Amino acid sequence: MMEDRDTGPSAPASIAARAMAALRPESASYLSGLNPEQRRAVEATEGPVLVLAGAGTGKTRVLTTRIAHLIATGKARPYDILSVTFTNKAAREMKHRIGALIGPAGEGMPWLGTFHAIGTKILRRHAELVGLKSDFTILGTDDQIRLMKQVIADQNIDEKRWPARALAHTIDGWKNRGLSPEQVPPGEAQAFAFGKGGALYTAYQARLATLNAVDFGDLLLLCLKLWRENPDILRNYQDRFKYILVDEYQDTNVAQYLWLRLLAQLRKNVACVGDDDQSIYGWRGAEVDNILRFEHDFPGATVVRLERNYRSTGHILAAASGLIAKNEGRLGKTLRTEDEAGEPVTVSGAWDSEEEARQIAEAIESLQRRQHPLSEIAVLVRISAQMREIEDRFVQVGLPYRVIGGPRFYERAEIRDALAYLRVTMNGADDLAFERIFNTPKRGLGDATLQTLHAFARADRIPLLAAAGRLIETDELKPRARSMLRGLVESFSRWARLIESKPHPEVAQTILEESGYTEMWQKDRSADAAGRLENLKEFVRSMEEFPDMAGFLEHVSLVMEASEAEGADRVSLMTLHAAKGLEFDTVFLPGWEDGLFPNQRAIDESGRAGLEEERRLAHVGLTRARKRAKLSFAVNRRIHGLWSSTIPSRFIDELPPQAVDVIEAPAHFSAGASRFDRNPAPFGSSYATPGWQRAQANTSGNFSGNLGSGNRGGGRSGGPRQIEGELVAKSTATVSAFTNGARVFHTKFGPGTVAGIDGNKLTVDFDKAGRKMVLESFLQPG
DNA sequence: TCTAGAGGAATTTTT
DNA sequence: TTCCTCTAGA
Repeated sequence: MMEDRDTGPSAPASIAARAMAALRPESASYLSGLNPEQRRAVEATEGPVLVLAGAGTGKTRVLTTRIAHLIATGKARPYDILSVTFTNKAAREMKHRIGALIGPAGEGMPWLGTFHAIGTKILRRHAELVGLKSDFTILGTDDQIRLMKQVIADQNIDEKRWPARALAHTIDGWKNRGLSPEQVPPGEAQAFAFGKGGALYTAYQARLATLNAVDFGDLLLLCLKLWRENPDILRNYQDRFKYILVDEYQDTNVAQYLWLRLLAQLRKNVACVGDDDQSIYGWRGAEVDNILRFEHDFPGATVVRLERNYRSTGHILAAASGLIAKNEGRLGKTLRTEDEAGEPVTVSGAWDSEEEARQIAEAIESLQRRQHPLSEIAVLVRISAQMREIEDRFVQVGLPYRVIGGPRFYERAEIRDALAYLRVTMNGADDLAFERIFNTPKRGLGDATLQTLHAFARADRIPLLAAAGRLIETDELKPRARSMLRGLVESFSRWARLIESKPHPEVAQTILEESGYTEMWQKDRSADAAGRLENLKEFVRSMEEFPDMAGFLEHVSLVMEASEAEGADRVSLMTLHAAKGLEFDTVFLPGWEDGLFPNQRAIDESGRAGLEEERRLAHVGLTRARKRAKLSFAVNRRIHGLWSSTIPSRFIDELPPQAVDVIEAPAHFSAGASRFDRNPAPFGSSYATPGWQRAQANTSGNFSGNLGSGNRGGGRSGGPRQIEGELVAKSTATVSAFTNGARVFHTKFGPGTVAGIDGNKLTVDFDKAGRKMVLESFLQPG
C-alpha cells in the first residue's frame, strides 16, 4: 500500500524523515483525529482517487489533511501540488486550514486556487502562444454582453429578436463544453439567428483578440489550446504538478474536466473530492457525469466513500437520505450518524406565502426566546423572489437578518464604474472600460459623440482614448462636446502620471473625485446612494492590501467580495444554492410546492435530469441543518403578481414518514379564506393530494418515531409536537389574551403597556422604544 | 442629450 | 407585482 517512511515503528525511519519529523513535533497528530475512511482518503496518495464525501462528512478536512500529509511526508513540496477549487472563498478557506495544520510551510502554495485563477496564471506566462499579450484583460459578464451587442450589430442582426444576453449564454455554454468556434456542432451553430451562431462566436472571439481580452470561459479554453498546440509546455506542467487535488468535483464542467485530464495524464496522481448528491449546478454547465464516470476515466481508481455524518441528527439525516434515494443517477451513499435522532423534520402548510412568512418569523422569535442564537438560524429559499415576503415580515417584527448572496460586490455598478476609471488610467487601450465611463457621470457626451469616436478609432486602428485625443484637435465635434472630451482626455493623462508618483489608493481617490464620480452619487437622492458611496470607500480601502495598482486590478478581475460585517446575531436568508457548504442549527425551508420546488422550469427544460437536480437541491437544503429542519408550503402564492393556487411539493411525499412530523394548523386556512373567494383554488383539492393525505396519516398514525437504522433515539415518539403546538396556538388565537392597559414584555422592545388591540396585532407603548404595532405572539405578560 | 413612461420578462450563480 | 430596457418626446 504505502512505502511511507514514517508509518510505524516497524519501518525504521530514514535520517531525513526523522529530521523532518523533528521540525514538526506535532507531525503525527494531524492524522489522529480522522476516522478510518477519512484516513484512507488521506493516505492513498498515489494514483487516481475519488473521494465521495457526503454532506457533513469532513470533506474539507480530508482535503486539507491530504495536502498536509503530502508535504509532511516529503512526497511533495507545496509548489508541487495543484489544488483547485471553484470559488475564491473555498480557496481561501483551504489555505487558511492548511496553514493551521502545518504552519508556515504551507503558506506558499502557489498552485492553490480556482480553476480560473490558475488558468490566468498559466496564460499570462504563455500569452503570446495563444495570440494575446501577457497583460490581457479579463472581461466580466457585463463587458461580455456589451461586446456581444456590438458583434450582433456588426452582423446586421436584429438584436431584439436575438438578444446579446442569449448569445452570451449560448457561447458560454459552448465554452463550458470546451468547444472552440470551429468545434461547435453545425446543428447547434445553426440554431442561433438563422444559422449565424457559429459566425457570431467567431466574430466575438476576434473582437476579444483585438481588445487583448478574454472572458471567463477563455481562461480554461485557451489553456487547452495552449497545451494541445505545445506538447512541450503541457509536458512541463504535467511534470510540475506531482499531485492534483480537486474540490467539489461534481461541479466541474467539460472544459474543466478536459483541463484536468490533460494535466493528470502523466502522473495520474489526481484526487477528486465531491458528492454526486450535491451537484446543483448542471444549469451552468456542471456535468454530474464527470463524477459518475470517474472510475471509467481513471481505471484502477481508489474510491473512498465518506458516509459518517458529523453534522445532523438522525431524523434530519433520515429525511435527507430517504429523499435522495429516489434519484436514479447516483453512485449511492448512505449517510449515517452516531448522533441522537433528535427532533423530526417538521412539515407545515400555510394558507398563503404571507402567512408562511409570518409562521417562520414567529417560530424564529419562539426559538430566540429559548436562547437560540439567530446566527444559527437560516431560511433557505428556492428562488430569490421568495425572499421579499420573508424580509418584509422580518422587518415588520424587527427580526435582524442578513441576506447572503445577491449581487456581488464587484458586480455593483459603482464598483464597475470605479474599476473602469482605473482600468483606463492604467491601460489607455481598454476600450470597454472607456466606453463604460465615457459619459458617467453625465458630461454631455452621448451616442453621437461615441459613434464619431468609433469611426475615428476604426479608421486609424487606434484605441478609443487615443482617438479621442486626436478628435479634439479637429472640428468634427460641437464645441461643447469637444471641450468636455478634452477635459476627459487630459484628466486621464494626468492621472496616468499620478500613478508614477503617488500611492495607488490615493490616486484612486483623486480619480473618483476629479472625475466627478463621487459627486454624482453625493447628489443622488435615491435611497441606495449612501450605500454606494460606502461601497466606493470600501473599494478604495481594499486597495491598500495590494502592492500597486496593477496588482490590485489583476486580483480584482477574478475576485472581489464585500468584506462582510461579521459578528452581529442575525438570521441568514439565502437561496438553496448559496447555502451549499454552510450549516446551521435550525433551517427553515419554505416554498415546498410543485412548480416552485421542484421548479417547473427546471423540469420543462431538462426533464428527469432537471427533477433529479431539484431533488439534490432539496437534499442539500435538508443537510444544512444540524438540529432542526422545518419545511413548509403555501396553498396560495403570488407568482408574477397573480395569485395562484399550488399543491405541496412531491418531495414532501418522498420523505420517510418516520422522520417527519406534520404540523396541523387548520385555523390558518379558515381565517384567510374570505380573501380568496375569487380564487378557484380549492384547498380541498390541495388537501386531496397524496402528499397531504400521507402527511395527515402520519400525524394521526402511531409511527414509532424512530429511524430505520438503529433506533437509539429513545422516547422521541412521546410528544413531538409540543413546541409547534404552542406556536400554532398563539398565532391562531382570535381573542387576545391581553387587555388594554395590560403590562407586557417584548423580547426586543422590553416592557410596555397595551394601548390598543386589533385581532392579534397590538399597539403597545413601550417604556423605552415608544409606540409600536406588534404581534401578540411576541408579547409575554409583563 | 436626457428623462419619463411604456412594454416585456420574470430560477438557481461562480469566475 | 416589480424590475429592467428601450423608445419617444422635450
